[in-house]
Amino acid sequence: MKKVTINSVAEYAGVSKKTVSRVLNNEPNVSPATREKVLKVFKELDYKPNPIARGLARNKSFIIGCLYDNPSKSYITRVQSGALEACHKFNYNLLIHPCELRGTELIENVGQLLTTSRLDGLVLTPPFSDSQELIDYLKTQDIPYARVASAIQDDSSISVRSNDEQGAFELTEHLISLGHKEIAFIKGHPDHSATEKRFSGYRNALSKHGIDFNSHLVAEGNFSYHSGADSAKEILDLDPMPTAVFASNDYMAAAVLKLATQRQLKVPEDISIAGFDNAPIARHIWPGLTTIAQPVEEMTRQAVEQLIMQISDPSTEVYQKVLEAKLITRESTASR
Amino acid sequence: MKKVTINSVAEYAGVSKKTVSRVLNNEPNVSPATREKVLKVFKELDYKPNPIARGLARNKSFIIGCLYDNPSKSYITRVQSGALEACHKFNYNLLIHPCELRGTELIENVGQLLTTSRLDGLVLTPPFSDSQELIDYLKTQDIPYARVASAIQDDSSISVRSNDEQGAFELTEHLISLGHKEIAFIKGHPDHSATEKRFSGYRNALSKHGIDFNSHLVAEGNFSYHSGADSAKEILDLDPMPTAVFASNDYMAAAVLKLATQRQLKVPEDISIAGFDNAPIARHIWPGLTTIAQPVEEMTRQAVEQLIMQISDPSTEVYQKVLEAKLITRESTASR
DNA sequence: ATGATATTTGACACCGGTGTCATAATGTCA
DNA sequence: TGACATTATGACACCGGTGTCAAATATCAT
Repeated sequence: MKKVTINSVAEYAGVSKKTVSRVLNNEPNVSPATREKVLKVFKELDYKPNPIARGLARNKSFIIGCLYDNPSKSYITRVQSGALEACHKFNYNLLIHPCELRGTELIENVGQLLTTSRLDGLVLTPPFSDSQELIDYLKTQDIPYARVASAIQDDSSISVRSNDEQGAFELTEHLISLGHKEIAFIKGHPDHSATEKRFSGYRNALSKHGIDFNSHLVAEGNFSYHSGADSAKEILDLDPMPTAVFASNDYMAAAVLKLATQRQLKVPEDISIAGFDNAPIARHIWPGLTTIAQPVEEMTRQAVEQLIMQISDPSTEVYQKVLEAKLITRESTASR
Repeated sequence: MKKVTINSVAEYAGVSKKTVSRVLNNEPNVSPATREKVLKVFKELDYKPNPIARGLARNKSFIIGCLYDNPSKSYITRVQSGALEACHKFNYNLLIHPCELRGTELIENVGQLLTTSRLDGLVLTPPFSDSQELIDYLKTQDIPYARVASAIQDDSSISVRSNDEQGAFELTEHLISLGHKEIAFIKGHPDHSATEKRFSGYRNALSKHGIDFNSHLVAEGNFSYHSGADSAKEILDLDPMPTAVFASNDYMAAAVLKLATQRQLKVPEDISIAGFDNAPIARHIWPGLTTIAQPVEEMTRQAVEQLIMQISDPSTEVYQKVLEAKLITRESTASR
């Protein structure tokens, strides 16, 4: 199986390699006859351009990098799947790069990544999309990036997020409408902007319905199941015990449900539990968790698609979008 | 910020670019003095070689592709994390490529991947690692690959798997030792070799302990939560109901647990439930699932590490390894 | 000191494409 | 038909490295 290069195509078609290159890239100024001829040779020889050579000549890699540091595996795979969809649409590929937000090595680590792989762009997922330090660095490096679920205000870069605040607001209103007044809240990781957004959605709903905010009902989690278990203990030990718990994600909510069940509490009869994210676990456990569904794939897909647009044409207008979150009610919440 | 290329380094150091290249690649036949000098210039100019240019010259991309089609997000992320560890150790990167096993487009799809990204090698995870068709194709394409958790006998390619049969055997013995005799079994997806392995571990354990195999106790799942829910219904509807259920993975086990709980059955008092894989959900639900832990990251890490070895030196001996699986007992199983 | 051998070094082509620019072919209009 | 604008094409350098091979230099035995 001999290698088919642009040279062999050119020779076979009886044109210069530059003309072949023109046809390859759909450039203008090629006569229809020539174009036809070259295209036919493409087919005949089954020619596939070498992306590495193209990359060298154009200083492009056709690879997008995806940064993440997230304990939720379902979130990660959803992000990946949205990103991949957009990449494949434009013949890009996706390189994944989990790393840690904390620690001085972050910038160094990302710098290393950029020099060793010549990415064409980066998708930042939480908590990286909220790291001002990283964003400042990327600006100096002159590499395009898109932010997913970021709360940072930056009109100069692509951003797609969902409305965490509205989601949390709706969920809280749902609990209130079921008659709950003592609603405990488990916060997420302080590095994630979603944490504050969800919290304020919760507070706003309380306030709208004239329920006093009580800081004793708030526990500090970090989105991990483990932290949810700790918070669950705090909350279920309260006297009087709240009648509902709203955890900032489903893993923590699952931890609350587990502890409640261990303690022979009936859910939702004795206590209502709600989460956020609509992770698979929300429907894999019994009772299923009432939660907020975010369009994670869609956010990432749009972000990456726009990123690629911007890479191919830097004058593209910067895209910024907020998608809606949706309340999903399951069995874990009921009127009291 | 001016670009630092091999040419600028060569000029600055007063040597030819070929000599710089030799230093870069730790080639012999460079005098210690020259090497020192060049290394100093590397530091001074903060030189980073361009991987794309290297790739073109050596016809390498320094990228490994990872193929998967697996409903378990935790399995996927574990695979990725093991693969990444090996990749980063050798300055490779990882490109992920989920696709579907079924359908005639598989070969075409993979062929497309190979031509558009010039991967240096492929890691096949289940069910691809068991696809003889794919493996035959890869052989014709002359691209190195490594199989993870594959049951196919192929001495010519790297393979790292864990002992599914032994794991299932141990788990079944555990149930038997708790006094169970009617142990239902939910099979996995027929395309995965693990499905048969786990099944035969189950049968062997029964037979060793003189328990007759009863085909009515076997349900056909496919590793998805959904299929587990269907199988759960079949099994819990049996009369008499078995005293234990062994599902081929944790998602299906979770589905059994959910249905059992919905039906007011006490687990493990009324029925014991066990899974396989030690997925996060196994410890996120109550009661926690007794299961078998497989070293997924370690398998993939070893597979990719060996793959990279083989890429850099094709004469490397083909590595084949079987790792042990480990029984994890939690609250979902008890003596009857 | 001399020739023989081993080590170090660099010139140059090459990997497979793309960008620039000059030139050839074609079209348009008076 | 000639003068000029427009479109099509190719020669050649270049992207930033690596491979080949010959030349230059160092090492060694005699």
